Amino acid sequence: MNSDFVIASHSLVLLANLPDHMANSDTIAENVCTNPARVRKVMSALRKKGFVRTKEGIGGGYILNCNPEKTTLSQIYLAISTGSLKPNWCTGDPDQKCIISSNAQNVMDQIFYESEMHLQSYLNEITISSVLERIKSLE
Amino acid sequence: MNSDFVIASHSLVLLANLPDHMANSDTIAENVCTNPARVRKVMSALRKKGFVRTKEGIGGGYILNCNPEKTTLSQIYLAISTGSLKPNWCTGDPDQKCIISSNAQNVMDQIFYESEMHLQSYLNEITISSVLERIKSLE
DNA sequence: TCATACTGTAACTTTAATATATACAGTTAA
DNA sequence: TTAACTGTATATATTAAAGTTACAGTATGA
Repeated sequence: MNSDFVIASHSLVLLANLPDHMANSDTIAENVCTNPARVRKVMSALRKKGFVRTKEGIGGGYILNCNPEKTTLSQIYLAISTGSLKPNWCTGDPDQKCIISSNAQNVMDQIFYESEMHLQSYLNEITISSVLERIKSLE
Repeated sequence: MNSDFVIASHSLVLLANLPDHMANSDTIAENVCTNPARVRKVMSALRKKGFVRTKEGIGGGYILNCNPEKTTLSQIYLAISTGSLKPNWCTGDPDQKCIISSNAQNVMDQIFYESEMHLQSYLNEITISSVLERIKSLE
């Protein structure tokens, strides 16, 4: 699992909670505890999918561009981390005679793909707002 | 996601398919494409959970000790990779005043825990035998 | 219009995770 | 009693992830 997903979720929750729904990469980076360049990279991906819009120049930053009541972690996962469930390491060898060795990775790929679908159906029940509520309820 | 889960699954499928349900770490390592020491480490964990038993000494190796029709990938995941869905990287800072920064990781932990439960309920539908069938159907 | 404060992105460096290699004690069978 | 195994630890190598730096492009406002 890619931690970009965590950064994206955290950042959107943060924006949702701010009165003007806006913050720059320095502010987000401090809240998330990472560096501004990494935040910009993740936010840039979110912008391309329409979750935020950006304002460049002085007084600029990222502005929430989606309804936090309607936006789910599934959508964020899809935008940021599709395919990250599957490990990079591959099992077996496609060139071996043994069909288990040569086909195991293909079947594992299927299984990871289907797992990811199931994961997404769960994440689809969790909205940005509900994450914010959970955070507030921990106080 | 830990690739040990892939190695464990592949190895059990391989054993299930062998006439005597037995193989040593060299044979498994060659089929899986890794080194024998790694295979032994994974198989040792499977042994501790009763999925295989081992025979040391000459002519020894790993012997399947579970019903492949009944053994699911969920059980294997539980034995080998529990907790591996969650990334190691942590968001926010527990010591910050902002409750989003200080609580985000706790909530993400909850979400990853629940995600893992859902993942397991899906993996619980997949048996070692069904993986073997999928592999054979790819020929 | 020029200095300033932003984003976007790429290249480089550092760190951490993952995988491999090696070694050897313990076990069992011939 | 030797040979072929497992179990496990440790060291090494490789790869992925994260952090750092740098700078071009853009908007704002003095």
